[in-house]
Amino acid sequence: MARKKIDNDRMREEKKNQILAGALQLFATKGLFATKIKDIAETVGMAQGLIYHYYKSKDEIYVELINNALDKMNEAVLSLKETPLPAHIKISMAIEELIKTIKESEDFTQTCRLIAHATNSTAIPEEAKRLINEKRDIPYIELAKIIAEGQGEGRIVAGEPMELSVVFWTFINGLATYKATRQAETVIPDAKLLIKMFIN
Amino acid sequence: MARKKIDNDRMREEKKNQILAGALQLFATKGLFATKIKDIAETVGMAQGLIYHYYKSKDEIYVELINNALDKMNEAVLSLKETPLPAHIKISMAIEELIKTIKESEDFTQTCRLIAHATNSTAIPEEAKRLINEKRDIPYIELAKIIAEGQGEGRIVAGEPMELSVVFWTFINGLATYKATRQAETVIPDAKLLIKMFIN
DNA sequence: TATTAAATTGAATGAAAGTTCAATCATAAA
DNA sequence: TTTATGATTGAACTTTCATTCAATTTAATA
Repeated sequence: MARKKIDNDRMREEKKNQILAGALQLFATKGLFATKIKDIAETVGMAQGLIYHYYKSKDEIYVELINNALDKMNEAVLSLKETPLPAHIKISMAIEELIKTIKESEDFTQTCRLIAHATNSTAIPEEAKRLINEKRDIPYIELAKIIAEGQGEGRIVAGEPMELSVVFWTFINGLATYKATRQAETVIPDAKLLIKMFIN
Repeated sequence: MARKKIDNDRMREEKKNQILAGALQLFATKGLFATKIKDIAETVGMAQGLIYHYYKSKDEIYVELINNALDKMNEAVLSLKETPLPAHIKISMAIEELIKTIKESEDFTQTCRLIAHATNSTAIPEEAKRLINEKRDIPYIELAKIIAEGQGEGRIVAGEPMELSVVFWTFINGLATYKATRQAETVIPDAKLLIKMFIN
């Protein structure tokens, strides 16, 4: 044998991650169709053909990234759900956390941007569509539950929980896109402003 | 001469509008790069070559659509500005109007979607980038002025006017995208819910 | 050192896709 | 009816791009 199988697998994983990282940048900023395999190869510094040693196709890379992105988004909500705190505190914390992340984390806004591209276009791989349909409503549904709970405790403003959840997430989504697509001079609303809109 | 120049020009305009209408559908749903000239030709029922009798390139069609879309968005805000009403009424009216339009107007959500695609991608024609940079901040700025006015009258919630304006528009944007990319069973928040968030 | 499997390269392939073009058609004016 | 001009077509041309592949390099082990 040429090399220990275990080491080999790890190195292969690392290379795949390099490709994913480069591809994420490009897919997030340019979209699936404007991103060429050549771009990805250049970004990660390997020959064009080598990409195909690690992935079957451009679509396969894309689908893996979409899946990771959706999971990352949902993990955050589901962990919020588990936190043992009153519902209205969960919401305030989430707002503060999200605003801060949008301000500071390049990675988060990239991820949002990738998802925005994907949900916005009907011309994506079937598998990506499937994943999106399966996973993108989870944050809406989970947050609506928390909102209903907080309303029961009289600490969250009145209104249909699902409607409030839609307000919340469409705003967060919109803000992440707003931030991602502008230069430094972006105005990001203060978290307190938003907390006042949702909490009694 | 073969034909009256005036009639001719009008017919030419009509044909160009047909192309624009078909292209808008496609660019809005699939994006610039996934939309092929062949698709546009099929959608509007003409031969591929004929498109080039009316437009120099795919990019030219795209840029014209982006320009129209941005102008349409801005006209709405600027006309709101002119309306002789107290600021807080303007805001409530705008919210009601926008929510209703998002619910009912396919055309409006398509336009939002086109702009979303364009602002989200760096891989668009230079001229489109220029137009976006020039025009996309107008709604934010104009609304911030109205908000400041309403705060002076004590009828709009406290907060930096520009921050509130960003909350407003990123939400509207997010909601339009949310609506555009889902089937019929969409939850659209009640306008009253939002009015309560902005108005004292 | 020799061997072998995987990594890597860069050119070749083939399929789109944007654009051009020569030829034909339609129609309003003369 | 003839004619001239614009509309229309569909094939040809060209470029770009995803993918494949034959050949080379690398490096761990025997």
